[in-house]
Amino acid sequence: MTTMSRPVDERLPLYARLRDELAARIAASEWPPGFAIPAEQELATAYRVSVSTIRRAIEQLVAEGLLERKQGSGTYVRRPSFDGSLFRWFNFEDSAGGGRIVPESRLLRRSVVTAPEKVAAQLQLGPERKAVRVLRLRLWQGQTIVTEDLYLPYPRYERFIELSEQDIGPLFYPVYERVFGDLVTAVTDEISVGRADRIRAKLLGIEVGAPVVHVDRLSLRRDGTVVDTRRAYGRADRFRYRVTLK
Amino acid sequence: MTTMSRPVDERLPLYARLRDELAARIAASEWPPGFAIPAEQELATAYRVSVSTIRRAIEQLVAEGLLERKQGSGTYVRRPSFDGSLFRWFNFEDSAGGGRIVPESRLLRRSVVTAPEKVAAQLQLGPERKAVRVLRLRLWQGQTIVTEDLYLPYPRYERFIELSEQDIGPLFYPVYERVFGDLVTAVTDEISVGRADRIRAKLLGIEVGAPVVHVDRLSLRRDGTVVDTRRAYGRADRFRYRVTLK
DNA sequence: AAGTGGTCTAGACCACACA
DNA sequence: GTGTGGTCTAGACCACTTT
Repeated sequence: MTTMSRPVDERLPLYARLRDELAARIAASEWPPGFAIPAEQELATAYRVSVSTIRRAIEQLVAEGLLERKQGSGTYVRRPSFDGSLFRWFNFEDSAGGGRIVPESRLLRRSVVTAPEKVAAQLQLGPERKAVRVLRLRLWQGQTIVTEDLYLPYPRYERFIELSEQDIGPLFYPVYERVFGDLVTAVTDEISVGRADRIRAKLLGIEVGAPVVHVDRLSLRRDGTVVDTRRAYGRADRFRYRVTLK
Repeated sequence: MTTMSRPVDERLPLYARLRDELAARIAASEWPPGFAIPAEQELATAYRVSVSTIRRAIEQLVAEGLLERKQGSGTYVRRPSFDGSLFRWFNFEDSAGGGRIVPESRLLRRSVVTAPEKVAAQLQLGPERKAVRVLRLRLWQGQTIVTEDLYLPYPRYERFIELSEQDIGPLFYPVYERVFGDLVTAVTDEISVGRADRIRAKLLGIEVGAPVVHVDRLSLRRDGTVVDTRRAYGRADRFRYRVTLK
């Protein structure tokens, strides 16, 4: 390949066009996760640019988290790895500082429903707004820390209802990838605080009216479309978050 | 200057040593905020390295937020600018989408106290653990959104008590800089959720037991030492936070 | 016009991984 | 040993800011 093969944009600098070009080949799964992309020298020859320019494009993709460099070995497409990301918000560790373990998952209900309008818009459902709805609990040492209320597009995810709980396991993203061919590469989380209604109080083992932390999550494909949308309701006493601002 | 003038480290690559060297000169206020550092060519000559290598060091400091480049003009030490950072957590906007304005600030009490042990450790106080304690409210359109409980080291900040409320204004960091010579360049925030006690409920205009969001903040100098430590108690219904994870 | 950062090149040499 | 990425150099030319 000696020239840009995709609709590459305006008068961007060369390295930026190269960067977008490489990103497009990753997004198109021409280079799947774990794959070693061609060596710098090879890419430089193919695109008829200097190695330095290709390096710069690659460096930016590394900074964005798309690629990973291993000296002496090659440059690899990063395998995204955040299913633990609810751990980001809720503390699933015991006082006995054990390693971080995936909490137990229990599926309460799976059914085909008519989705609320907001969900239908997020999942880009047709006018019937049909979706697969999943309710599940996340437990830790016998205590329910989080309950989740999740929607997947129908009919694409119809088979999700039939899968056995063992086949699904505690993490959904690997199932999306293995069974449905959807790779989740990013999530957006929005945090807010509410109070437990009767149902949530019972599930979480707290009083009605006690504080509950809501995590509204969208799981996204590389192209930004939505794979699932969910709200997680977590015990506020398990919530903790740290950041440094500069 | 032709060689490293500060305790520069091990066998790091040249560009990394240069980067640390430049960062040290910024931290030492040799190059204060807003200052234009020497041109690339000049630095390259002074340190006897190539321009490309200096560029790489500078690029990293730009990525870290320490420097800012302006094409054709120069490279400047960034002027940190987050006093609005409680806005990160609490929504101070009205439904009428006006511009983002600094909320009103009302000082309730300023006094010299014996600090709790945790605070004393954070502020590195002497054995008497004396500190200046400040209580204030942040209001928006007449409603109290956040109350703050803040500690500053004594005797360094003794004069903070005598300043008039007008002199202080709604933002503390400019006062720290102007009056006490302390530049806050970073903060760490830790978020958790609690419930309103009688005092907080009254101040925030909510029921006893209603959810309250705690923001535990450390305000840091460039060298990582603590200028102030505070806990903000905010109305949970005003709390909202968004992130994207990749 | 002079000075600054932004882009791009061409190539040397080093450190590390892998077969 | 061969191939890969990591460091470093030297210099050309461009785009923008300042005076």
